[in-house]
Amino acid sequence: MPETPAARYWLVKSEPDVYSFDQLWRAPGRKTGWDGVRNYQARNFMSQQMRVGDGVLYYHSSGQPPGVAGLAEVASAPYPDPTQFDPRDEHCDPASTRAAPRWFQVDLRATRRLPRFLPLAELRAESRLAGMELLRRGSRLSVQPVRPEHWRVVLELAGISDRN
DNA sequence: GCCAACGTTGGC
DNA sequence: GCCAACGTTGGC
Repeated sequence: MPETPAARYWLVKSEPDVYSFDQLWRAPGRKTGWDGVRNYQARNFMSQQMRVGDGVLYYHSSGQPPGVAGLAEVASAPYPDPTQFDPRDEHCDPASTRAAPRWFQVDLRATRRLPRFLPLAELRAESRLAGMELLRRGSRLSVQPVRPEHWRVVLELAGISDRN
């Protein structure tokens, strides 16, 4: 039987006031570099595990209400986050060098709007999503893997089929 | 605005 | 290597 790469799904958080799903949707090519991530676990997911074409839930944190706002996909291989070298950027990291960059990012491309915004409260109320990283108490990871069965349930709740 | 939970820093 | 202090995240 031919071996196909496992489907991979992710969730990324963004504060809508800082960079909303609609902003990504309107960006050139509906694409942006996911820069500014300064957490090692989140970085490792981007630099070691993400593959082009992986599905991404675009989550609005600190929103009113917080929730899943749209779908995206991984649109590039990992590459060094340029903001770590920019002294005028709040994410500048003086300890990082171009020879050995500390922080990496990928590009994300918006792939579809949801028929409706999916509030966090609805995710919490869905028993099939128990165990989802996002719903864990105190979960702060801004880039996190999503299990395929959770991905399917989220899309179902949002009112769309499994196909992008 | 509050505050619990978390990750990082730095003194020892 | 421990762990207290600190800064940040993010729901409410």
